[in-house]
Amino acid sequence: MIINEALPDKDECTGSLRNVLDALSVLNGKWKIALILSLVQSSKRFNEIQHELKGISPKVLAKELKDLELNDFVKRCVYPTTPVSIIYEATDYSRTLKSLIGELSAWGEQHREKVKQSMRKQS
Amino acid sequence: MIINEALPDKDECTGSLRNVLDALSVLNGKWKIALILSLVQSSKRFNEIQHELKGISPKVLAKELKDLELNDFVKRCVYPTTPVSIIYEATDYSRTLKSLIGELSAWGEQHREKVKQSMRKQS
DNA sequence: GTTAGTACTTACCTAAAGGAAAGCGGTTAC
DNA sequence: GTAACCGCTTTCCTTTAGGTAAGTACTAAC
Repeated sequence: MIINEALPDKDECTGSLRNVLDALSVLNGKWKIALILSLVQSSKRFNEIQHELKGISPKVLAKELKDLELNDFVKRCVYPTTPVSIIYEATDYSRTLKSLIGELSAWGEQHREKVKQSMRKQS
Repeated sequence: MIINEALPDKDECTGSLRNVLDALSVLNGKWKIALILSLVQSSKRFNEIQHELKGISPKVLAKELKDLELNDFVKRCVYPTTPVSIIYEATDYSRTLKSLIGELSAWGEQHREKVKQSMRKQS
């Protein structure tokens, strides 16, 4: 009983591995999380995003937005002004990532600290 | 005050983005998490890992193991038997990923459920 | 009519990840 | 000696992500 407290068993792991890989494949890439964070803060137009995420090309931005739209993280809203305004909005579903992104950030921060420590020791 | 409850502010996000990207870069790749999960369950030799992770080539396995060793997730232990036994072990540090992997797994699972649901609606 | 802005698309290129197959240096069994 | 096993390394190849630059279709202002 106590043995399994720290170590999940094999089936649990292989099942969980699939889930983890699914999650990572959705968040993968250089821009996805930056895009989600940007749109969660405020809805934006194509050019505004391009301006905020310095370095992203229109081709890549268009692809990432389509991808995020397919996964229901982002909604593409067309407003019938003249000319039409196209506004990208984060969905409520994208906010389900909140605790996951929180964990990633916390772990990433402590890991960088740890790397810094071991650099110091080596020098 | 209440406004910031759901939405982190901009600086918080750009700072956190770096952490998230750091964490993801460490976990990235087709095999890293599978490898960590495998070694957390039990220490193994090169050939045993190759057998368990069906499809991984020796070249990629060697590279991933070196990578994980550098990041202190895995320890390469050489036992002076004849011939020497080389055993790869998960470190305690690799267990700090536990809650992160748990979150990734939970989110990935519910996401796949959600995708299944929307497939049903479309058909 | 030309210029500028918006929201893209297209074509081309590069770098990195990863797969396939073979080889290599050592040991051990026959 | 030769065959097999272990722990890799090397070479070559394909796929994919992403960058650059240019172009397109529409609108609107001057």
